[in-house]
Amino acid sequence: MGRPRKALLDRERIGATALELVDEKGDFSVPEVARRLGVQTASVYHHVDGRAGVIELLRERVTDAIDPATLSDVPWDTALERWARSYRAAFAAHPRTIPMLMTSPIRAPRVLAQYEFVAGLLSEAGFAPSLVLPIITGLDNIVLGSALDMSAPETMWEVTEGTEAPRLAAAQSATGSSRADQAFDLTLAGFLEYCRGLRPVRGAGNCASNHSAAADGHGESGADGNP
Amino acid sequence: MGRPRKALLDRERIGATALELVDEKGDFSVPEVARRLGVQTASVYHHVDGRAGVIELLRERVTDAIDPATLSDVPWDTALERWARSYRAAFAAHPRTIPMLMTSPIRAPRVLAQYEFVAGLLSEAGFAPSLVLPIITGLDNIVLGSALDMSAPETMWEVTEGTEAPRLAAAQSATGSSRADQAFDLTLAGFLEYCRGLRPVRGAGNCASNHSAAADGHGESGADGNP
DNA sequence: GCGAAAACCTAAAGCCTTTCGGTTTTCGGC
DNA sequence: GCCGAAAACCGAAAGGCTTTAGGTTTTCGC
Repeated sequence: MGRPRKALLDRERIGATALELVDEKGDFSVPEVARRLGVQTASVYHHVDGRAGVIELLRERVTDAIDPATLSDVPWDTALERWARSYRAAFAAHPRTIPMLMTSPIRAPRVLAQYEFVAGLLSEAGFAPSLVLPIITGLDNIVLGSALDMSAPETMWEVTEGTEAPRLAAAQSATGSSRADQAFDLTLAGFLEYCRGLRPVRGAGNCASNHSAAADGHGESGADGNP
Repeated sequence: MGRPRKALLDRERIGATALELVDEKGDFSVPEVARRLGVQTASVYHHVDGRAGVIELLRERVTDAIDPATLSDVPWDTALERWARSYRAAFAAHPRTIPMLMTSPIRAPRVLAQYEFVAGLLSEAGFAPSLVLPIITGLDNIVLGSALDMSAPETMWEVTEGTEAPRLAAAQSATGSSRADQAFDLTLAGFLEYCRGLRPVRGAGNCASNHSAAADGHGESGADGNP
């Protein structure tokens, strides 16, 4: 056949098709992507670095929906909350990608910049340097744990016929369908509340390393540029 | 060859070998397990329901380390904390199984019974029925999110050469090696603290549906049998 | 116009999952 | 003690996936 007059493939289409497949069936394979694009398997390898490369395309597509604007122009705690919700929503839009994306680190500069911005936000809010990373990691754990929960079957603890679990069953009927959302709201609220309590109280002695933290209750815009 | 005088294979050995492989290499395959046991691939299929069956063996082995005794004889919040730590530790002992186990629900009656017990604990502590499942799910999210974090590379945000992330780097050096543990401690503490605040205050009017909650600050033993 | 690079294809190696018969040994009932 | 059934393992093979190697045609820069 040879080279076609107009290219049949590009990373864009490959990523979109793979995401379609994962959304529909929970998984993809390179031959499947090729078939759906009316192309031979080997051709895909000319545009992408193997299966792992396609997964990176998925990661880009999913994480692009995280809105960096959530971090700007609000107090640090509001920023964290809005960011966490946007982060979670991005994964919730494609829950079946989660098992594929969770296990390798985020390299995308776009997302990295947001983490960097959050680090700045927390520093300027007056948190001790040794607390910054634990707080970020904790928030991450909550978001990803919750995202994982959304990717799982509705009831995490499948009550099979043999076993009796009356209290779980009762709790289940008392909660309704928004279990995952409620759990996230609860956990996030608790986390932020606790973090607020970890900030040095204003006027209660200066932390030597903290030269420029805004001195009021919430700490304005935070960090430097837009993320 | 025919049937051997003494069985070469059983579920026990298959599970143990698969777990070895996952601990060492992060994955396993049925042929690998067979090779390591000096046996033909097909033989494994006589004891286990395919690859998925082996994964269930892994799940059993890992979750067996969750200690149900953590839930007994202490106030509800202490119980939750101890249980969460035991739960997390069980996964931390075999972090590379996490991606395999996270995505399908827990069916093991042993673990299910513990969730059931926790549901009882929370009910008897006086939590509104509609809060029980969100609290359990939230705790779950924290544990699993944190476990996932442990299974990931040490630094979640791989700082490649091109990108600049001075604040993240600074935060990283200020935290040291126990980032994951610190984040978990922080998140768990915040969650429990927040949950304490969600209980109806004692003596502040009766919640009609709550006939037998222990009236003091912590609510004794909780639930019924041992989990 | 021409050489180089791009884009696609055919083919094939190697691995994994799973199933389908064989062959031998053990075990339970009579 | 004998015999059929079940258990335990093997050999082989189908079908899928990942990845690489080597061809063929088209486009593009000079």
